[in-house]
Amino acid sequence: MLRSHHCGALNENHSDEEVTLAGWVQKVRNKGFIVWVDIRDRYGITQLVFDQERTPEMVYKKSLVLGREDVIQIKGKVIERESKNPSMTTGGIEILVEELTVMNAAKTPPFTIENQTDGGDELRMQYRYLDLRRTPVRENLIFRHKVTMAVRNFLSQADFIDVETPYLIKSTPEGARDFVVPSRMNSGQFYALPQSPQTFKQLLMIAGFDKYFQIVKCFRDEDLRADRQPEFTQIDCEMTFIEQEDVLLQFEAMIQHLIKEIKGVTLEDFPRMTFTEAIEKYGNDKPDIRFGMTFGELNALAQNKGFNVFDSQELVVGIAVPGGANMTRKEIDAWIEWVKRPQMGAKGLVWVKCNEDGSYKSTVDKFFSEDDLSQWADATGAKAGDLIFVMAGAAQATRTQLSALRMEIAEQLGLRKSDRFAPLWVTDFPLLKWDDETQRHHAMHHPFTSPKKEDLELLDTDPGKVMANAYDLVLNGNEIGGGSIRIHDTALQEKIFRLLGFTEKEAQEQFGFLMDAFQYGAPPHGGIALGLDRLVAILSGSETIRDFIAFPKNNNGRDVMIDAPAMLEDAQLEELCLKSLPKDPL
RNA sequence: GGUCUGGUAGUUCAGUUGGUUAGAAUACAUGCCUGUCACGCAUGGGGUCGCGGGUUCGAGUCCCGUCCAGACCGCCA
Repeated sequence: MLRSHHCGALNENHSDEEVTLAGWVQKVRNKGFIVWVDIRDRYGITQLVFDQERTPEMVYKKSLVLGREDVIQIKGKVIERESKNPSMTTGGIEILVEELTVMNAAKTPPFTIENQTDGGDELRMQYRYLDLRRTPVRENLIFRHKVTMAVRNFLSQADFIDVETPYLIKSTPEGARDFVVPSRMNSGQFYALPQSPQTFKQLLMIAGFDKYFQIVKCFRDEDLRADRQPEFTQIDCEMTFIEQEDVLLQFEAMIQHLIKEIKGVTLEDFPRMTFTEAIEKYGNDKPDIRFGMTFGELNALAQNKGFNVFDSQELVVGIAVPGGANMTRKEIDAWIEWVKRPQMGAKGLVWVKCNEDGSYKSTVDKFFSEDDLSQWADATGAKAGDLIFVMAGAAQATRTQLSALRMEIAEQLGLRKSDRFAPLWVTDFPLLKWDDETQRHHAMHHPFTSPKKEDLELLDTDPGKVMANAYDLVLNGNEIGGGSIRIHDTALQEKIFRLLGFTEKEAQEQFGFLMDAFQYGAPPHGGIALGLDRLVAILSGSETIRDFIAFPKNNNGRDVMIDAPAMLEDAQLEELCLKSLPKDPL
């Protein structure tokens, strides 16, 4: 037996017991006459004591060469400490060591294995196995484990069945770029890794599984962000004989259960908002509703008053910054510079101070009366002591810019409190969106999303106006899930493919299996997919999903620990019929 | 594809207007220390200032290029 207890287990109740512990050396404190060594494992830290008088001389001498992260095993007696440490669960005792075995000596690690490490991100990624020894990182993964267990239990209890779907599937041109895998046995042909198990879960519904779920890896070959990885995990679900309302209620219940279970917080029924309302009030289809600062449209109030900058624009829109009236000129200028950064590309900001005495001071006093400005305050919800920021321009771009400004200001004002959870459903998305680049419609959600029944006729006359049976789940300004009621009818599916610019042949080649299946008794069905990495991060109060993935990729999609991706040997390339691909220029 | 920020000791960083031998903290090593627990004290080793080029009497510092990392825009049905 290599150990009798783990390193977080012992306390005063174990006094005088003979124990065997194994773990990593966290820290050596050599006081000359006495040496303390902290031994660590996943469960905690226990203090070992080596003492010139009480410890056998050979063992005492051995303790002097211990270094950080050596793997050791000790045998000894649990004794009460002379001076206790109340901040540790094992702080009342220590182990008087009788035998010491160094199971594996360690090189000095490149950064300190402590809660507050001295290591930077890059180094910690390169030695991720060392970073994972640190308590906060380990806790993140244990937290993730708790979330997935709660999800599994909840869904299993609700009759959802966990079915695995293949990872080697077929590439399709819709949506994100696919990762592809060459097939050796079928020369010149490629599998694709799934962006989601979408078609398979629909086939499972056709097969009569009724309710399906899977916590599943998905792959997208697109550029990364703090909240985006090339491989990520979804809680993928699908249900049969349901309508949109059934899906919303089922997964609202799941999130409520989860947040109750994990965070001990009880959530009310989730508010709902249409896509249009979200865009108009928040400039964004994933609004953070933990704070106000909703948009006020000022076209009617601010145009045709002689201020050219506004008159010529499609949209004039403002938000109130709570308590912003006492911002200094310098602070305001900093915000103006912020929106003018190249990434934002705004022309500028008009501001109005709503003074405590009821007067107004603005950059556009020349053009607008106090009465005008007071109407702006009403429209944006600004109170005395607030500041109004106004932007003008093309509607879509301006909303995007003002939305970014809203989020950044809220962040700096501390309004985005990570211990508050404000979920909502966003519904009534358009089915399609026009893409200027390719000069055709794209599916807003995906091509299997059903149009709203009352809009079916618009498909032929004005497809851009058609609304979809699609919904997103938003939490604290992050999209954590999205789904739809699917098409289950061959004719409608064919029609949608045509609208998306597929020829009949292309549709048949790529999705023929699905449309065939629709002809053999496809029931009404729909579902949702939740981004697990993002959900876990947000529940934990973070927006960086890398911290919740054991072995994440960096900004360039590289795993710097194993150094992937990498070149292949010529022989491998030949076998895969990839020989003609360009080689390493060196 | 683009914008911005950064790259200096094992590590995290400071480094003024371009000017002497590039510093601090931490880690590491050695010694001291009769109860430590972020132990303390003393001493010591440790640098291709990412890489290449340029300007200059002189470059960590300025310029150009390049590589790497991070955040963001495009992209992500």
